[in-house]
Amino acid sequence: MFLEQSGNRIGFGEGLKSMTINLKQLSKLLKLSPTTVSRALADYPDVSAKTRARVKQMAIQQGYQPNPVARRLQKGKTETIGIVITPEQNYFSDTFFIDLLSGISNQITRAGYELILGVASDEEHEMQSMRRMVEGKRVDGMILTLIREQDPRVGYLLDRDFPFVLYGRTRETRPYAFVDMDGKQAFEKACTYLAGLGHRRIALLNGEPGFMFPVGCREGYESGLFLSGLELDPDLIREWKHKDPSQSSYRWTLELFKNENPPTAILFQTEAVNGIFKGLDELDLQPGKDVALIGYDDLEIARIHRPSLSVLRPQAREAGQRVVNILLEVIKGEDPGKFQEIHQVEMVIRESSLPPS
Amino acid sequence: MFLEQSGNRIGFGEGLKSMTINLKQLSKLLKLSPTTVSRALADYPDVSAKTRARVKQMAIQQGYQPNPVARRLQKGKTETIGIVITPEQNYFSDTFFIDLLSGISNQITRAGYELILGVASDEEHEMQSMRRMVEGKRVDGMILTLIREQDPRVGYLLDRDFPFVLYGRTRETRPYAFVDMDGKQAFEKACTYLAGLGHRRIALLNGEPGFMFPVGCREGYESGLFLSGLELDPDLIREWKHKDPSQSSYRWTLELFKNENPPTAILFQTEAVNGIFKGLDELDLQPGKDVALIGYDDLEIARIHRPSLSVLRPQAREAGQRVVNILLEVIKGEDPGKFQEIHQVEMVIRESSLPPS
DNA sequence: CACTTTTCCCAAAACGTTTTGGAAAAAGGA
DNA sequence: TCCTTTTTCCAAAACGTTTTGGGAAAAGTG
Repeated sequence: MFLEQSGNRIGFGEGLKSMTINLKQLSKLLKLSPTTVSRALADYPDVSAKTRARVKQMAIQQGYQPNPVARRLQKGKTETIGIVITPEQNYFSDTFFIDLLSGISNQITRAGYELILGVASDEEHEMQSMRRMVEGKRVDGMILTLIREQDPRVGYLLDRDFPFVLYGRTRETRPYAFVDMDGKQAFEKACTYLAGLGHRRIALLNGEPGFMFPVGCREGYESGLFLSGLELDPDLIREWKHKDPSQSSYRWTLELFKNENPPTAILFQTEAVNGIFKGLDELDLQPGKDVALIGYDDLEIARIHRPSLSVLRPQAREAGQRVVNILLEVIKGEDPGKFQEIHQVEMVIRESSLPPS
Repeated sequence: MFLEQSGNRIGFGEGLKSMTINLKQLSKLLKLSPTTVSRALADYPDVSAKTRARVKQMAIQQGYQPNPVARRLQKGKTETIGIVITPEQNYFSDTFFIDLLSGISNQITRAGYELILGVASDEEHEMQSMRRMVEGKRVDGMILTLIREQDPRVGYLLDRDFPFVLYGRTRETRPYAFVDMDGKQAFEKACTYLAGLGHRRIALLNGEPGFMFPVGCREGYESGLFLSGLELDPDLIREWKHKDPSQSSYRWTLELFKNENPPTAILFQTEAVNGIFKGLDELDLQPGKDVALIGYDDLEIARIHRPSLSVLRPQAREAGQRVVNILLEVIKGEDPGKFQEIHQVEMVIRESSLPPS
């Protein structure tokens, strides 16, 4: 009884490990051709309702799942999207980023795609990691974050007509797809709000120059001042550095209040809040009491601090989902120029934005 | 002159987009068989040194890169490793995790593999995301983090003999591969250090119960007390929650000092530091001055705070690299039980660990 | 020179899908 | 009944690699 079964034994003493049945085996079980089974599962109209049902049932019963690698080869698509992050720019201290990533991941999974992650230590490795994905045919599209004003990644991808979507914007004249937060409008709103409360000296602690996001923040800040009939004082503006947000913002806070006419309110990105708190503490100023504060991003610290922090709250999860949906369209061949979204940012007033005392 | 070129035109008006030459085209250019070209590139000994050189040169010149999808199909490997993270447990506030990820990513890239990322909102989706990777044949192996004492993921993977490595440990009798930090030894070291300075009342603010890591921390703490001849006082031990590390640790800090015999030192995971600071501040106690502090994990806040925080510093990057190297061995078929590593944790004494006043 | 060994190369198969281009059977129309 | 149309299925090709199993030419050996 030692008959050759020609590799077709199914569920025979192979334990859970080989739940892995393939199309040919499944079709043999059904006494159908692989073609028909494949088409039945894909809901093609040229297979009868009866067989389709029979096929689907058997597929479920046998736990059949098409081998994604084989499908990708045949379809000429990797069904994969790439993203590269750079920890040095301590992006991750920010829960907003994990929210963004969460939105991205969910939507990608829903589409049956995969998200592959690169972690690069600096700008050079960032580019290298992306090139590996793109030129190595490892992804169908790229998602870019933490965009710089002049961003070589964008030119690179545009040059070779490779699908991508930015979370953010850059200075580039050719059309490309992006989802961005309306930092300008957000900071304008916050600024006019503070001015409306009576603040006349409003400071801006902005993100690192070279990146695109702070540009909008500053525009909004300036526009907010203008709309409120306030003068722009360059002494009230400074940037913190990605390398040490806390340290740089701490130093600046101290400087700021050496000013003979110090501010009564500060706008900033919440990432830099620790440095500001530390500085104010040293100056014996109560954050949110003696100095009004509005931060961009709703981190945990903003909620738990007493007084709690008023914030500008971007909807990172939703943005992540949009980024993916757009990227999938672009991969399908849609014109990237059609997809340029600027999302509104909500302002959450808590306790740290009182009128000046 | 409208000759059919049967799809073999190379570098003809296709722009940068189709730098994508494949093996057949390359072999035609070289007037060799695909077999030989493939073997030349893979350094097989049965191709002469001369042709090997010729092939390699042409491959570089033409920018040839083997299509990974085709290779994966043929080799029966996905060359891919999966990891699932759960943002709810605000793992990401911790730079240690991005260090771990960085080590993982680098080593994976070096091996020519890919890292695919799942983001799950809770325990159920975490399992679901992993099952999709495993049963959908999307990965060759899994990396698990944030391990629970009873972790269903481990049983699942062991049951189907699927390669995986834990960053951490769990309660499971069957052998499995892991890389863990010696939390026990670390907390023991910190505890005896503080006792050596003269502290008699040392508190422990530990991580959330149910997870494995706090178990070791507590063991180390108790052992440290014992070695120093100190009594264990259950009132000095409490856990914070992943959902709101700051809030829960804040409350506990306040409670702690209602004690008629309050502690002079606190051991904790640095993630919970904001809550402790806030509590101490409210009690008019200077953190690191009136109460000695040693945290586990060297976050930015630990370095910039004044007084700066003494910490236990795990080498997350190195651990990440080890995890990957081990996983690759397990995938090759090595016995997972052979790979059980416990890494030492360094103690960095800064300003926050003075003798009691 | 005749035989064996080594060197170098290649045709064909295989990996597991999906798509292409029919073909047989059933149904409809005159 | 005979022809046409529709329904339902399938064999073969294709995706781009690597591996298998030789085979021809060159080099060594007596």
